[in-house]
Amino acid sequence: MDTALKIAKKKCDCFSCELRDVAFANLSQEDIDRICDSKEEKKYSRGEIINEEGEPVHDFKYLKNGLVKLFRKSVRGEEQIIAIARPLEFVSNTNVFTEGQYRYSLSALEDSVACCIRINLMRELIEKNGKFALNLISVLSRTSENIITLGLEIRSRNLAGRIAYVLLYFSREIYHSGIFDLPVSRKEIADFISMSSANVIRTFSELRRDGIIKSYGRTIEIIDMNKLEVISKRG
Amino acid sequence: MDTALKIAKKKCDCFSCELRDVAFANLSQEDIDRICDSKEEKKYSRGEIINEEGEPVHDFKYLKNGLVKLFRKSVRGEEQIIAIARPLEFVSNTNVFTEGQYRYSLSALEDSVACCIRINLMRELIEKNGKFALNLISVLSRTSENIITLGLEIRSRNLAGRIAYVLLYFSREIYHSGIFDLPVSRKEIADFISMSSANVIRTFSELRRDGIIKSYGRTIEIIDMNKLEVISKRG
DNA sequence: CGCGGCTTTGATGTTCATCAAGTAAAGTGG
DNA sequence: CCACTTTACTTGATGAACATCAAAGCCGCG
Repeated sequence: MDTALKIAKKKCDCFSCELRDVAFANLSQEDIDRICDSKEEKKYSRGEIINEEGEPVHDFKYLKNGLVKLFRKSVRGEEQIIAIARPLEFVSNTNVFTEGQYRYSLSALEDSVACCIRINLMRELIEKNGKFALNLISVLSRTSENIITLGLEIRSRNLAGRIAYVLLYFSREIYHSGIFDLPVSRKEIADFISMSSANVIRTFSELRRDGIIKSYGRTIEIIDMNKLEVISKRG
Repeated sequence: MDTALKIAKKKCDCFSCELRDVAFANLSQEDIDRICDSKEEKKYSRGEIINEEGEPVHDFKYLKNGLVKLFRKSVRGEEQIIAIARPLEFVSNTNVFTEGQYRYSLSALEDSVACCIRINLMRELIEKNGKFALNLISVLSRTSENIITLGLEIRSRNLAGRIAYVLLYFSREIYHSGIFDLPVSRKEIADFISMSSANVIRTFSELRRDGIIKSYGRTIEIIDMNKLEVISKRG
């Protein structure tokens, strides 16, 4: 695959960027301009790796468009998916300010656009502007806390409960609809919930048989939201 | 149990406090004095609750002495242990700057002392002092990342692997010794690794039978560190 | 059109939770 | 200090949940 990045550096639109309210509030016009000048908007195609575990950190990334997965290799060498996130929700591994290299890998599940700001500029802005720093702490810790909670929710459920939980998660958090196309393969769901892909598929089949969902390939339609919730809570 | 807090407000020793290097570097003498004046050092006895899930956040806590556990109630109402931490490692839930209330509960596994600083003072210092903010971001995110990784490590192992992993964790991270007293009951280990307490006990018995550990009650001695590592990695 | 990867289902065996029953340890009130 | 109660620990037996293996169909892609 061609890993060359397609860099689009448009005439600056940071001033009206929707991300401003989220992570870049409280900046002066001058600072916004500096970000504008140095930022890069990078495009990634479906399947492309954005950052790799162990790679040195050069920039702070914020997802503008698309969908990404955060993952790593487990002790046994299997891929372990940590989180799946949509724009305005994902920021770089929270360790970008702490450690020199990425702890996890990141790749694009759909064609995606990330806004990349040099890490040193971010540091500089944090040091200079306390309100910005305080806001950033909020954003970073909300992201971390969500990942922690997600892991706990998965761990506390059995197979069926985990499947129900992720279906509800996709439906509510990602697609805001009862019918959607899964952005991931069955195998990836398995890597996400730490179960075998055969049993993930089996559970889908059972949910289909019981009339709780319909599914054709990656398209999922939730028929009985209540039952799915019961399974998620019981499991 | 008497939940009244014993508050010890000594003559100020913040200037020479060991925590300064960790989370409170880069503060002016004036700011250190302000922290000194307003901070409270609270003592908690073994078993005492420090913060409860849902409680409003009033202060930022940093563990000075002792050992604490972070936990919550799972969907099914069971206690789920998120992390066990020793001094210089634990800071308040990272969400203290984001949300108004605690997401998780915190209690003392051993008699402990926490340094408590009003959350508003922390905010003020962050806003005022960028270097302080940057350093705090490092500390907070390192804590979060460690908790995330811990969860992933547990999730990727089977029963025996999880047990081996936590024994190595206690031995290396907490006690720095091959022989130590577990700070938690078998049941709590079960809540930590999301397994049943009966099987936790059974696995301990097997490790004992195979000559990999010795155990008398809560005292654990690791006899064969290498085998324990193999089990941890294979599982 | 043929190859390889993803999906599906069944069969089999392993791992783990649950239940039960008993022992040790630790707190509690007289 | 002892009898009593409760809580933690331990072990075995059983069945449920889940992984693994295998075989076949499907789909996309070169």
